[in-house]
Amino acid sequence: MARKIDPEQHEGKRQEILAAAHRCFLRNGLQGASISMICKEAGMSPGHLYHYFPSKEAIIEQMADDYLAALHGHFGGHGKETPTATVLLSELWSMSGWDDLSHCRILFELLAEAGRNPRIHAILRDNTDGIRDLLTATLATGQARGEVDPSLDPRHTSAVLVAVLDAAPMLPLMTDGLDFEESRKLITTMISRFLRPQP
Amino acid sequence: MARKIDPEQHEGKRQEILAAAHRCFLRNGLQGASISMICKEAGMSPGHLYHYFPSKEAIIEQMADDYLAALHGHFGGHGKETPTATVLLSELWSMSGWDDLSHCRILFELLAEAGRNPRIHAILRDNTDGIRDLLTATLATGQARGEVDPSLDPRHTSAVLVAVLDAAPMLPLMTDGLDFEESRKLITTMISRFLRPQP
Amino acid sequence: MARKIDPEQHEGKRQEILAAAHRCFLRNGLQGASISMICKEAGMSPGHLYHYFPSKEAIIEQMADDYLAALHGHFGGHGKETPTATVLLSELWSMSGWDDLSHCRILFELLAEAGRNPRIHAILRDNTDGIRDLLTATLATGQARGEVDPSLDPRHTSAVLVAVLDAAPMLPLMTDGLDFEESRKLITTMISRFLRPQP
Amino acid sequence: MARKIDPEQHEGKRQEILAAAHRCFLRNGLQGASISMICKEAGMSPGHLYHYFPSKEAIIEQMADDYLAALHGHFGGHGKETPTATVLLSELWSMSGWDDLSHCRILFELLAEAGRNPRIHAILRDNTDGIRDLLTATLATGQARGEVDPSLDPRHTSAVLVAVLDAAPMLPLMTDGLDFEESRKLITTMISRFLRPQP
DNA sequence: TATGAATGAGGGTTCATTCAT
DNA sequence: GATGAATGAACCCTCATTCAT
Repeated sequence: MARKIDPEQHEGKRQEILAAAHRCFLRNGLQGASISMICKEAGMSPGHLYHYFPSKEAIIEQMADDYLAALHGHFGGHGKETPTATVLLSELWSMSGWDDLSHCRILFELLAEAGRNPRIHAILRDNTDGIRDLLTATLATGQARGEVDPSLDPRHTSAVLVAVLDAAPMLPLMTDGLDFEESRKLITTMISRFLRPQP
Repeated sequence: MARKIDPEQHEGKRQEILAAAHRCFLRNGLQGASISMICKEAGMSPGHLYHYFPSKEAIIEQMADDYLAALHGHFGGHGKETPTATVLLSELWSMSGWDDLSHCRILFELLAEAGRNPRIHAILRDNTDGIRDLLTATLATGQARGEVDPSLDPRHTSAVLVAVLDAAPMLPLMTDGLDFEESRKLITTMISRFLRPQP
Repeated sequence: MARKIDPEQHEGKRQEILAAAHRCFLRNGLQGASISMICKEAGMSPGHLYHYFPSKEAIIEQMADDYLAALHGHFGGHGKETPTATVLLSELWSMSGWDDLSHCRILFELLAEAGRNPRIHAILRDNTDGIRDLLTATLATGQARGEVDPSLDPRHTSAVLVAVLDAAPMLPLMTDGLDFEESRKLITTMISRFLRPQP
Repeated sequence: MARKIDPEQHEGKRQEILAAAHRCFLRNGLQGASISMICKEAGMSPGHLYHYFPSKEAIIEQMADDYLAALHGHFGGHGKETPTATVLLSELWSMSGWDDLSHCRILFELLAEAGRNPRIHAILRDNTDGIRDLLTATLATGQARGEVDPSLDPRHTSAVLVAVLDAAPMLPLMTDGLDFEESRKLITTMISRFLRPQP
């Protein structure tokens, strides 16, 4: 009897390729990273790589999807009781991964690509929608509890909050010798003052 | 008999090339836009283009410099008396160019590139420094006038403000059917609440 | 316990592969059809396919042999008494398969390949020899009966007849909106006038 | 002042490439001949070749067009007075190029390709139409002069004649040690008996 | 028997760049 | 100043084939 495909092993290889691709994209950009580069990084021949992904585009899209899901996925684990917005936001900054911002540069690759590639645009939008839904609900709850300014539209506000959040990786790129911890506090302060009920 | 080169005409050609390159970069990305593409867009042969720029890299760098200078240059025209921070910020949003955000996508190309290209990184940093100096001074003046929260460190705060400003073009990419005018108001509100003296 | 290979089943698989290959070659040409394509068409893995054929070349050669044998094999079933040449020829056109000429395009693949591949050349020649032998004998019989022009050399004439026969599939490729039935009649007329005793 | 493109030199290079491609196609087939092979044959780098042709497909199509025009083009030079059909046909066989049939194998490549590539199909059809028009007119004239069987439909007959003509290169491929001169005479006899008025 | 993993050379094509004119 | 000829490495991807299971 012939061996059927082992889905676990297959998926494992896919993940290896995606991880290798992620590293290459980080080093050289989405277009600058070549398939042969990714193959070398993954210890794999080009022919074999195409056994797991039909095209470079597919690798980019899967990587984008996974990356954005991971980036925004830290919010999902807070359990049943939704925290107030301010608490939630303050927790954002403590999430793992933000400590090493370098890997966040891929976000800019994706933003750039999204402007001209409809599929990447859709992936970005869909992944953003997920976290916006959560933020919108959290803001509404906060408003009901009197912890968030009720005059702010939750839906619109959620978009601004995500943008501000994702803008943080800009800071080390734009400024030299940045004290990121200090900037983190400032952004937290800004959001806190933004959201809280006005006198 | 031989004509000396006319510096003005020479500079004019350079500008034409840079404008053509900008359009190509916008359409295809920094790496996706090819020299021959730029040549076609500029109505010029490759040999001739290399008369004005020594390499594609040089075109990208010059374009980056010009673009960032223009993007952040709107603040320079306010004359002698520095406006208060809040007024300044509110004016940011009325600056020409923000109406059509599409051209801002190049910013993300540059942010992505800056992460792996030290020369682009330097150009980005230097151009950001200029506006940060201005913002820092404005914030300090605002604090002296009692219009800005004196507990905010002007230098750090300027970095956050620039990041928030540059994050705005993310919004249309991340969200579908965005009401950008509404978002603009929200960001203005956020900054205003952030900066104003706390009770 | 181990099953011995079943020669019948083995041959059955080979036929399946050859049929799948034939369809692929028809769609994409001998070189344009890939092994993986043939595998998909045959519902088989590449490793398994190589269990039945040692190489793609072997598949092509076997397919060529089978195809030519089938193409020219319609003449074999006429029993003991050889028909006169004219009758034989008129029957050629009623043979099954000529109604759908599309599958005959493979003949041109083989002719093209035969020009540079000695093995295909040999297969083509050998298969043609078979039908030429039959035609030669038929022509000689016809001459003996006074139904065929005795001045025609039977051996040379048989080659021309086969060529004319195999040229028929060119017609739909070369002319638009061809009335193939009409052309069939014309060719029959041509051969009939060619062969019959001259006054 | 810059040198404008020299159309003659440009066309000359194109012809060189086409000639090199023709030789490669003859040796290895349309799909078997690679661009790098053609480049080597033409003494040219791949980048440069693509300066003259946008794709391999374009090379094939141009080659096909030129080849078929040359193959069928020998009929054009007969001047004003159309010869009778029999004379015309007899002249076909004396045309230069038929002596070396090897280059005619490309015809089979084109026939095979025409079956699955609509553009090659169109090129083949269009080129065949040209010679069919001439043959049709010649046949009609021959009928008016009483030299051609008036019961033959000139249009349909022209198609059959072209097919028979183009089938000639099959003979050396199909038969071993062929006396091509003898076959030529046989085909001429066949056509002559086919066309002449019946008693 | 039968599978899919695995290879690496080669496919067509584009690239940034240089050079003679 | 300005052109288009010319390069050859590298691009993404597919190929026929082998091998462990």
